[in-house]
Amino acid sequence: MRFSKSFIPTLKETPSDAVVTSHILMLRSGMIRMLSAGIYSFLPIGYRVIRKVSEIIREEMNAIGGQEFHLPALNPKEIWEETGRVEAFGDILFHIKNRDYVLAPTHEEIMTFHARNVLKSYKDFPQIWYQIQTKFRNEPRPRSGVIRGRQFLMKDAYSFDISLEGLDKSYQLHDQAYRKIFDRCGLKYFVVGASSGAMGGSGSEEFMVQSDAGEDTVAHCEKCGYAANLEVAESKVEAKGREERSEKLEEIHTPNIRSIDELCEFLKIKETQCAKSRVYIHNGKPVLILMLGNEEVNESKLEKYLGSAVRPAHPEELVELTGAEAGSIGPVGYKGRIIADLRLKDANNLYSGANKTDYHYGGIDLREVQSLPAGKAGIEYGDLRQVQSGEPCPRCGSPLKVFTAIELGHIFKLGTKYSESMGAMFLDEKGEGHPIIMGSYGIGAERVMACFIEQHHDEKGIIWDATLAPFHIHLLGLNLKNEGVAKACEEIYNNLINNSYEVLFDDRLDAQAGVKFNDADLLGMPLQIIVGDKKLKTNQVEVKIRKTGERFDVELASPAGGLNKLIGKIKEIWSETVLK
RNA sequence: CGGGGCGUAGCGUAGCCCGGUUCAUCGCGCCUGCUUUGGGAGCAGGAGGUCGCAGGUUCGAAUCCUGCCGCCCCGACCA
Repeated sequence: MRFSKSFIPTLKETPSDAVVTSHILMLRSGMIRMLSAGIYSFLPIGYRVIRKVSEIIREEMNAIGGQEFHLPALNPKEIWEETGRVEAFGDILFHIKNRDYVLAPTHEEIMTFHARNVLKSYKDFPQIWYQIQTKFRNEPRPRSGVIRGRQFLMKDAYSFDISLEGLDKSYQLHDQAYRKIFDRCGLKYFVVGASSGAMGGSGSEEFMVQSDAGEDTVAHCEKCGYAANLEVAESKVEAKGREERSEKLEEIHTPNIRSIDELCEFLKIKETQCAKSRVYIHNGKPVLILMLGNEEVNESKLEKYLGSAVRPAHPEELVELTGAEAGSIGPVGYKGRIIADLRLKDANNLYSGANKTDYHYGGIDLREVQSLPAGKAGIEYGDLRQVQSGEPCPRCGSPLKVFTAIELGHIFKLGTKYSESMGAMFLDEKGEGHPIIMGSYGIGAERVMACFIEQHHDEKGIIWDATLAPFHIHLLGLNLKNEGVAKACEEIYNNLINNSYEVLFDDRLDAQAGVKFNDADLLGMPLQIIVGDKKLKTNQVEVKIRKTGERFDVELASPAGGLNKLIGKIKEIWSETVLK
């Protein structure tokens, strides 16, 4: 493709609305433009990448027996009412104003609709159906460019089986296909096991990549691959344990001391000698939570431990319940349920609030503390803490890393949630009816693209691999008013195309060399071929590898073989460096 | 939906606090001509703005007030 005839509106400056790297680079390289919040147009260069991502997904889906559909985005609302998801999605679901249609945010209902009309016999199974299409979600807050949009391209696949074993197999096939897809795309990803939440069903895995633009916080072990959402992540961090000698309980006057930090400073003690108190309200009743030192309560873990939602107590409630203000609350003398983090198990010689404003106790022994739930004495213990970077992995003991990540793909076993509510039944060998057992598998195509850029760029711009690059080779004619340069470029351009390379030829007459170099680095094709009259005088052109910055001078033409030598050399560089 | 910020030419911005020969600054980009041509070039000339929209205050509003719209960030939310 010739640059001079292409729409590639590159930007020298960063648009002020863009914050995350991938968004900035996609805008600057002329791949996307925003139409409205969370709604983006893909321009020619950007769309080429999207098509390459889609094609990789398509190949791997077909390889596991997937069959591609093309489904309507416009859906009758009544189908969504069959599964109760009009209500479940709530405001996220786009509604059409002048007819009872919704814009599909995903396609379980539609696929199930088709399945129930056709898949009647056990002989019809298994099936894997997928599509790569635009989804619509009325995101309250779109952000990070294409990463969280109101409309986005997603590959969604659905498996239909007649047994749980069959579902396991379909699920495994997708798991393998997903690994191949993300590997082929050149992404560094990891897999998080997760509960499938609102989708219902049992097993599920999320495919994620580390990114500052991410919306989930996870703990990950590079060594063994352990990965978990921070809400449920665990670590092998040590408990405080008991000290041999138990100090006597003593009340200490601590004027205006409100935080653990202040307490440590005031008493010249270490954080790990303190137990921090937090009061939550659960089912209308207060629960005192004790954490070691300054550790935060992981509310998700607490809710899981208690079985339902909690909220922090209000300041007025604290005074009412404990007689003290926040900062002076503690387990000794507290009348109610007490749950302590496992790191505090059986600990003694602790400092904590005295339930009297401006007073703390020292020498607290948790074995001696009375907790007063109906019929229980002593303190309950549970894992209630938030894992932190550097703590030992619960599986292998290597240091964990905690960071934010973007979800690229999600696979899960749906079971019969949709088939049952929509009446998608099959007949088994005995003629008995059963609901179809389903799985659901998604990949965000634009996210793949954005994540690749997040992972592969430098200060100059994008650094594509051969697989996703909009073009393989960027041919730069430095001064095309020079006839020799123009002629050489045309020849090289045609030869490369004839050798099946996708080439972007910067044939702009009016652009300075510097402009072309910078655009080439910004756009990031793996290989640049630079033709200028200086090197042409010695019958040479320059080949530059974008990733490494390496440059090679290559002989342009030989009397006998024409451009064969150049093309040969390019093929060599391509296979030896670019493809690695 | 809460909190914060912003909206001036295609992009990035100055002016706003303290209304008035600055009804609009500067850089980039764009157009014309000449020069230049290996890392965003030089000179000369030029085009382009309802200052987000509506209303109000005022002799006078980009500037002050009200409402609305849009966008960004933090939070809530997130199959």
